[in-house]
Amino acid sequence: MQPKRSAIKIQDVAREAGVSVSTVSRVLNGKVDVAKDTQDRILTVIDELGYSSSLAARSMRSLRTNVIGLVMPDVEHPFSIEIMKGVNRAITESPFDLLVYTTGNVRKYAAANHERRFVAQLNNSITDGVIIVASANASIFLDKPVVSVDPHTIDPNYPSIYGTNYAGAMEAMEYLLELGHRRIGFIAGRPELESATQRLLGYKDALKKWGVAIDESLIANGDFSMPVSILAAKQILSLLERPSAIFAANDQSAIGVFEAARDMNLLIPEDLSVIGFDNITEANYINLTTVDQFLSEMGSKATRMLIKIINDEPLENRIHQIRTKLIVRGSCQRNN
Amino acid sequence: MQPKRSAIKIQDVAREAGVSVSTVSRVLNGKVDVAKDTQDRILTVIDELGYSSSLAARSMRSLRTNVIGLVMPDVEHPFSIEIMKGVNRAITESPFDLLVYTTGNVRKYAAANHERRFVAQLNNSITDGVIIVASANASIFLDKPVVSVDPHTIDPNYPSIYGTNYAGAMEAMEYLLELGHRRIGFIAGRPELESATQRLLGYKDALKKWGVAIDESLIANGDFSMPVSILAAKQILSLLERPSAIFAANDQSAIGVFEAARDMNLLIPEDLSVIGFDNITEANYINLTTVDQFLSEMGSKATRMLIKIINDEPLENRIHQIRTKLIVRGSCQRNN
DNA sequence: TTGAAAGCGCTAACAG
DNA sequence: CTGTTAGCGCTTTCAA
Repeated sequence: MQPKRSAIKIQDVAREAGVSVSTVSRVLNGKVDVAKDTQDRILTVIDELGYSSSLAARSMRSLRTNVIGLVMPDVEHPFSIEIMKGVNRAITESPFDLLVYTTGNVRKYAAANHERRFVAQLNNSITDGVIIVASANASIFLDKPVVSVDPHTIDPNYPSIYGTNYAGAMEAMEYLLELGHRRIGFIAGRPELESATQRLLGYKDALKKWGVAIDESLIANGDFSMPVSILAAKQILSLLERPSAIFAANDQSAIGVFEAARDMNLLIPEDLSVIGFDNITEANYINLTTVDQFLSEMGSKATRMLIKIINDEPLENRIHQIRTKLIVRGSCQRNN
Repeated sequence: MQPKRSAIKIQDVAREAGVSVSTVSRVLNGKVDVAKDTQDRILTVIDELGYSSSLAARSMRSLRTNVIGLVMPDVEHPFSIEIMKGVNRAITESPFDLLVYTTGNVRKYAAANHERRFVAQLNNSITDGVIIVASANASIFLDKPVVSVDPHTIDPNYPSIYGTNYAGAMEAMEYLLELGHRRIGFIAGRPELESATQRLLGYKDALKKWGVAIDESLIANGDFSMPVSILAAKQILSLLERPSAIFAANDQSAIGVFEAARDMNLLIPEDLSVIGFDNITEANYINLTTVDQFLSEMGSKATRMLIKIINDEPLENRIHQIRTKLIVRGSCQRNN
């Protein structure tokens, strides 16, 4: 790429309008102490030249940019997209613009540095604050506000939004138990994540509450990804005493169960009832019963929280929970 | 928000490592002319301090940022999201990061300035080039490369990706005509947009080709939005001689037809066959037959094109078409 | 191999 | 009401 640097700048506008750069800057920033006709002239020139101020320069100099950053692991999975929709909605009702930052893939850089690097990049420069989705790293300390959505570990010092993972898992399990299921498989998530351990705990506690012994062979290790979940599901479904239901720790895992069942010629829900955490809207799996996390609501809530912090308004709670809800879509059947 | 400005900067690193800022900068940018142990020391300090350079400052000074911008009218509609997914995929395979910029709503600012302002903001500062989705404004002239996806008007001087609007509409119509439909309604799009006029032309030409007289009362004005399309569909469906099929100019229009039909107690596809342009993956409308635009493919292609331009690699064509395809999902029925 | 110094485009005092 | 000026954090000559 040719190193050009010929874009129109504030100096060009100033020269053309026969004023100083500071006067142009004043007009740009809506200061009132500018003569009406000077202002008009400058505005005209700005329009003629098609001038637009450089975000980089502006944010370097001033502290407020009116831009909110959203750092996401990717922008492809329904999980991320749902959250982004919610953020977008809240942004629409605010004077802020939205800047979404991603490498396109969680694994593109070492995930460790990756996130911190991003947040720092955005926050130290062009945004007034950022929202981090599924943050691996709670120990980010910055001057500008950060709110995290569904953080991997919960740190009460750190403003965040998360779902009721434990309660949601309980609810899903109790639904299956009420339907008469007793052998219920579980596809676990990444054990280092808070959400995953809470869901596992909910699974176990529900069984305990109903006096069902926990069979460790019914708990398969997953990692919230589909490919691994397919293997996990196949493992469980190959047991001599096959479970009549499976509770999957997230949407991708649930889809994995579907795929595994298909491969093994098992019918859903006739042979196997399935519930997944997170709401799955993908066309092929529309009938799946789910524990809805209301991800988009989490996104909007996070955005509104962040805006309050930016504006120095008081916050009721630094930690906010969005209640999960079981959405029954008829992929579960009564067992005996 | 308290105006703090205390984030760690290159100076802090320099002081801590006992070197000058320029040396740190050299290490940061991977220059080779730095003594091994100096470099190690600096790297260690950078790590300890958790330093990350300011995007704003960096991009202000240097010409290459390794960031690609994506300017979108919103990030909520499936249309935008599909394109973004494609862009994301291409980004993953590249050394670039992605910055998505949106106000959250097409109508938040006057659409006219809105887009140009964004492109300028991104391009004059923090990105190496931008992709514009559904650009209203072809006359953006900048130094840094711009590629547009599905531009509203086609300008051969301007690198862009678009679909085969005319051919796609023809194909949809011929499918309906082959099924025996003769009274076919059309929900039009915004007449100022190239895509809309091409689709309308395809509709008309298909009828001509089959020797069916064009009945203007079967063509309703829409604007690619659902609410207006509902009204448009109701108008057509209230005609004394009701059409047996409707071809809708985009996904939102098609959904509008569904909603209108539901309100009027018409069954789809028994009473009415429906085809929509754009691929609709929304759960309730999954059975809709569509002309798929392969939006995500448009996104990836645009990204790859932009990267080539940034890298000064030759381009085969400045204008690239992604061929549409009719996806039959059984919401159409034979007529007589 | 390193440091000093000059800006990148802009905003915000401070003068006038 | 307007202009002058001093940086924001960084990269990049140019010297040492």
